[in-house]
Amino acid sequence: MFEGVRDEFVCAAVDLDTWSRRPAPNRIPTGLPVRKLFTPAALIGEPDRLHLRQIASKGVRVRISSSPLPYETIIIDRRVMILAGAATPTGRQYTVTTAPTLVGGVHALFAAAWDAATDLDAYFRAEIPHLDPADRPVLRALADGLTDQTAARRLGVSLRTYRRRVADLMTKLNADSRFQAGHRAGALGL
Amino acid sequence: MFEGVRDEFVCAAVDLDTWSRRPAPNRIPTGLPVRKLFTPAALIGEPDRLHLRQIASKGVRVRISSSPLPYETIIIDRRVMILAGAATPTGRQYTVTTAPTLVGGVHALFAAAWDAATDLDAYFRAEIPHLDPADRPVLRALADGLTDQTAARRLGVSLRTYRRRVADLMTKLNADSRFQAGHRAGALGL
DNA sequence: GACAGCGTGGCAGCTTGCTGCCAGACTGGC
DNA sequence: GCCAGTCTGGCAGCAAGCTGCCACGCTGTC
Repeated sequence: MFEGVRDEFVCAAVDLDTWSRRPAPNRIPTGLPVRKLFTPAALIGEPDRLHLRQIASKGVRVRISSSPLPYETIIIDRRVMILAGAATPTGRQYTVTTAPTLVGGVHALFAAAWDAATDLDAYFRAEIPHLDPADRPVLRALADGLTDQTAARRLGVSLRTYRRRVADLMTKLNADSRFQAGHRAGALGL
Repeated sequence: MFEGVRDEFVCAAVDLDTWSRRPAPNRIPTGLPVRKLFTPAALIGEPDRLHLRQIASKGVRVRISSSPLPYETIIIDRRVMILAGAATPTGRQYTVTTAPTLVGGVHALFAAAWDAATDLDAYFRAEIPHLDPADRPVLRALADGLTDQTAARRLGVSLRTYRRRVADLMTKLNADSRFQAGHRAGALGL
């Protein structure tokens, strides 16, 4: 079944203790949009983190959701859907369906959860980017929409220094523009 | 079926043009946890807004998701699930299932989408700025950290026009600086 | 004391963002 | 047709932001 993927492969799972570990590296044709959504539980072990980085570097889009996820859900080409339960002594329970309303509905829910999740690298990088307490007032001034002039005055530093602080902050937030920095900061809740 | 609800009633839908309008007001016993998740499409008409406020005031928890949602999904007591497609000339398609793995999986996805959504009153209070669909690509370009030059090229408009769009967006977001605009946008989830 | 390391501030010059003004293109109504 | 309204793009000029360079002062170490 996995070989037949044509358009899209998406998967949501609690962790890597699933089928998901296998198909990605080579079974899937390159260029295919693959999205995998996990909970932070998938980041506990170092091998898992490594594996995630690897598949991400191969073009698989990986995101981490802070909300609980189904144990495992796979949707192929918006056509076939597999839902799995947790492992039990008697094995795991699977359900495979192709009913369009079911698959379509779950796909939309997946998309909503996906949109709310954060990219893997952003998650690593942003996991509360190490912002000194000194960065806080800068963030505040920026978020208040002050100009650099007034912000520098408020903080009691020179314009040059203030801008240096801002540049540092943007580096930490991995942002290319002030808007992007603000966006990141806002998304992370200050 | 709706009368038999015991523990929980959750529903996700694009708008109010669904079954969801009816059962809530009186058919559902008081004290039952009811959660309803909609897209902003449910807020377009004034009657719909009023209806949502009413059911919210009766204890139904209503949230708005900025991501697309399935046309309609209902889960009762984590036991029964109904997925519906959009209306077609031949009627609407429904799927009813009680398979535990299916229901459990979808319930978890629903929970993830729910967590990412914002409460109805917060949504009203926060005055989620009425951003035209035309504002979206601008927001995306800004959030991607592009310069105005490249952003304008990507959108296929002139530099002047792009900047006008940005200025409009900032007005809608009530922001004095680009950072502040980004911050607002990020905090509101794009 | 001499030295390195670090943060700060001033200066200069460049890039980018921002906006007012005007001109052209298009639409809808009379 | 003509006219108003709206959207667009170019131009120009200003404001804001960014950064490299150098100098000063502080701290700690040898």
